[in-house]
Amino acid sequence: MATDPLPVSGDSLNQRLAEKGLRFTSQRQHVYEVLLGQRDHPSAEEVFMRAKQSKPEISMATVYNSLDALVKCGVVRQVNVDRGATLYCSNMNEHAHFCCDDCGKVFDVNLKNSPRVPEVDVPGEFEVRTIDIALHGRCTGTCEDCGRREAHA
Amino acid sequence: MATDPLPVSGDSLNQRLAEKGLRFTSQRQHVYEVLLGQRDHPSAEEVFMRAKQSKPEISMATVYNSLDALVKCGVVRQVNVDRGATLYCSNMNEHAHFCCDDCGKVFDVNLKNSPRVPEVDVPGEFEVRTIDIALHGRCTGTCEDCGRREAHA
DNA sequence: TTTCTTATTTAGAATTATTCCAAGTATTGA
DNA sequence: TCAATACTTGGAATAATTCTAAATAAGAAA
Repeated sequence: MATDPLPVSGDSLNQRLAEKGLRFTSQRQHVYEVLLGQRDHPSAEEVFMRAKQSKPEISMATVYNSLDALVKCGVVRQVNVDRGATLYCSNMNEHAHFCCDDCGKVFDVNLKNSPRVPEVDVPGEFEVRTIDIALHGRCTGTCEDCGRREAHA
Repeated sequence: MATDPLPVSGDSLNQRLAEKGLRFTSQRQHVYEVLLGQRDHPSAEEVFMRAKQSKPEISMATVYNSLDALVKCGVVRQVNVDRGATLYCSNMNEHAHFCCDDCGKVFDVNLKNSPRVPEVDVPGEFEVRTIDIALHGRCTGTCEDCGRREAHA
């Protein structure tokens, strides 16, 4: 089940996409590079802005489409922590997300021991493919942004 | 950390709200009763429609406000599984959510053994308050809706 | 109980997030 | 190289959520 935790690129991305019947395009590659270039948790809007810097003609619809394709072929994860925009994460190592309810920032946190994933009592008719673990609380201390709710990082 | 898993009502809800400096109102009580009345995973829109049946004058803004208040005082959980609307869950027992990527339905699933919550390696500066576990996959078999993406249940 | 303060409610406008669309373009397989 | 079709674009459309200002109601204090 565990997929290659290392960032995939070039031919490899091509293969990943092909496996899912998706095509390799310069836009998808670019969006993926943008995500790898700054490994935080940007929203689609944020990805769009970053992507435009070096590829000004890219459109929002393509960013959404590319993100969907990257998620489908398993090189990017979708992160839904609150009512706001969905965020995207290019860290495919097994990890959880900590979301500060105060400043809204999202951080990757590691799962401790094996079994690293929680054991769940899933009725037979469910076929589990991925598990998302989101922690909520406050990032006291280090964070100087706490108090406002905006920046997603 | 574990709060009373039993549904809270009347005076008890009043207390819960008061503890957080929130007021008890007939609207909040009503929204809570709507959630308890059908223990699935409705969106705010869905809650609004159900709430209007017996309280036609309630407004959408109030539904959002009430849901926020109920979440804040810990009698309802917010469920963010995908890019769609946020869902609400009145089951406060420790459990995870299974979301079918095919039909979009959400089901409660129980965590197996103790420690029921996954152990995470959280840096000192984080103060964890809640943990959300979402499983994704397919609800093969029983579900006759699979194939379309809409109904949240 | 009456009054005061302030949170809450309301309807609707505004904003944000995401999807849809139709026409042109690029990719893949034959 | 060609055909078939997936993908990209910009913009419009829709969905989800938040904001606003005025009226109301809850809780505290007198």
